[in-house]
Amino acid sequence: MTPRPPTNRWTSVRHALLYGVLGGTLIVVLKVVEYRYLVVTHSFEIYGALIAVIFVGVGIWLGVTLTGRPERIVIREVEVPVEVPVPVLPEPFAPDPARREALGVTRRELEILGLMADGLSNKEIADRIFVSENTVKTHSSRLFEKLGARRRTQAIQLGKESGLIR
Amino acid sequence: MTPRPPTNRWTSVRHALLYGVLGGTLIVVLKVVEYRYLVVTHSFEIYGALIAVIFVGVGIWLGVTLTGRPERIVIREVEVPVEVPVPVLPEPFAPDPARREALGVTRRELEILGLMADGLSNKEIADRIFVSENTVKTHSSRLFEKLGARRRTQAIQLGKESGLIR
DNA sequence: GCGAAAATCATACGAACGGGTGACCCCGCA
DNA sequence: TGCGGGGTCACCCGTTCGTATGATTTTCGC
Repeated sequence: MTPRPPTNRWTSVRHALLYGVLGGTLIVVLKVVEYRYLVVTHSFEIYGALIAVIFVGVGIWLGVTLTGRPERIVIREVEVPVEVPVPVLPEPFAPDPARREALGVTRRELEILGLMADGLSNKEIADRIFVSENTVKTHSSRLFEKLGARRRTQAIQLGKESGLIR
Repeated sequence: MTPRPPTNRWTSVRHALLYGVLGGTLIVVLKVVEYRYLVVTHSFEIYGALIAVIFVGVGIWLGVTLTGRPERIVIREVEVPVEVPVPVLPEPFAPDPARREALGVTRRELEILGLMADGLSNKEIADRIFVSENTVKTHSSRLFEKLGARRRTQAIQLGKESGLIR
């Protein structure tokens, strides 16, 4: 069996190593390419273009990765009934913070509930908010518990009834 | 429900132009830099690094831009003049036949979609409509195919968008 | 700074789900 | 009378989901 240290520290270190290795590999590749083909010919243009392409890729990846997703979208206009004792409900969908906390649902959990309602899988949610799938599972489990749901579809349904999501 | 702004033609064209202009500018800059400073000296390393840096930047920008804006959660309390208590019916929800057939969805499939949206499991649906679980699976499989869904949550979401269910 | 809540991640396992295939039945319609 | 659509059902198999448990790190209020 391969020794698999499961700790977070290890994870971080592993990431660092990963980056290092990637960077190193890149450099090696560039060097090799440089000497094997390019120095002799239209080196500059081709080489430059090559670097450009590669690093655009790196950049895109960096951008997407580091763009550390913040919260969710949401600019919700909380309807504050001025006075009128409105008859009943077309359900304008008022707030979340209140209802959310009333149910003991955390922001993260609510966020995940929203993404669930959009039809995303746990893996997709994980990729979207840049956490592991396990984390998503943990959040959703707790969410289900708080909502009294046994399945994600039920959680969605209950979440809507509770006004947690649109 | 991705808050994706409708990509109208003009937007696309504008983006294309923007990219073009940027690319062109970049090339010009590179050329100038190339001839003014670098060809004479440690051209390769420096030049390459320069390109790399620049294009990493471009890549990041691209990545961040194309990835959709990272939005911040802004919960605004807005005094909404609750003027008209118009009891506009919560969307009578004109049933289905038209939309349903337009998508080639059968009654049974639609029925199951509805129960799915209520958060029922396949087994529960089966018991509810007195068929076997396998049958429910068959129906839902076909339904997913027609809706282009890969998961039941997605089917629900798509079904709502299509006006198949409430 | 300290402690609680929240967030993160891992592993393992059983249950639920989804895809694929094949089969049978019923019914309307050419 | 044959054909096709819709409904029903069964297996198999791989994937996803949900739960349980335990741990570490972040965040935040006091």
